[in-house]
Amino acid sequence: MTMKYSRQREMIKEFLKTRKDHPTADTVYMNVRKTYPSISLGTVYRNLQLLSDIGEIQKVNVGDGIEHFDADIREHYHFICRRCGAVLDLDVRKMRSLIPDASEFFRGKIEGQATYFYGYCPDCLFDEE
Amino acid sequence: MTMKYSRQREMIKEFLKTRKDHPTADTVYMNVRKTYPSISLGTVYRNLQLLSDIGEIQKVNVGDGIEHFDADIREHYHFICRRCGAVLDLDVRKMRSLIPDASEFFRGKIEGQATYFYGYCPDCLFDEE
DNA sequence: GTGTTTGCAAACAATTTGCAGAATT
DNA sequence: AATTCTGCAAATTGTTTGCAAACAC
Repeated sequence: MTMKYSRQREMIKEFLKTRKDHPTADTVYMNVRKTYPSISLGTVYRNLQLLSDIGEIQKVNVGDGIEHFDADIREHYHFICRRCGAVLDLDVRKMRSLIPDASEFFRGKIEGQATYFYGYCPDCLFDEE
Repeated sequence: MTMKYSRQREMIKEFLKTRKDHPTADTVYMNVRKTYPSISLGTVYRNLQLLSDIGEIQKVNVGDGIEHFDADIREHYHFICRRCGAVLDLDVRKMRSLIPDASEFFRGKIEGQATYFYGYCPDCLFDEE
């Protein structure tokens, strides 16, 4: 499973690093295309898949049925706005792992945890009134 | 938004109650069809959507890109096996909410939380060696 | 009778795949 | 030279939708 360099893959990775809003494959495609017009959507999909397989990026399941991607692979939590659909990173300085609690009554092995929070983002909270 | 009785809807709900493994729309379709052969897949999708809109069932996002459904609408946590893909309910008697922690550094309003755990289920843990 | 729900098929949207040529090693 | 990667288009998969007939109230 050797891997060769590819400019396309590099650009996809670079682009993803500039974004904090967890874009979809299509958004990645639209943007990388601005500087590399000949790239194809299939290549974007293939590379996003590959990068997430080797752990260089993360898949984020926002719940809209579309896969989102995140270049930040550190453990962190996501917030999804019920009104505008925005996906925000949450500061987790004080966040505890639930794995010990979850493991207590479970006979398998729990290795990871993904937590999503739902509600209203600061902007939508303000607009609601 | 009045709602009329439908035998199909009733059967879908009934079937879902018999299952603890969070089936997909297609699995619901295949099974309800055994006792009601004329039901269509579209009807299954429409009713699962409707039932989840009115809160009688729950959507579960397992991460395989397919929507799963759960007749158990109590708050509980799900475990997804990395090896076999099984989706299991976790006993949450002692599980704490992370919402207070998450809210501390966040200026929006957090109302809900969904946590998924990943790892190896009891069966796969045993088979691994 | 009025309004909702159904079955069917076609439409849709997101993603994957087969293949011949281009790029990397 | 060998192998991986790409662009393209077609195929696949999961889900939604338009419509006329069937059903519930």
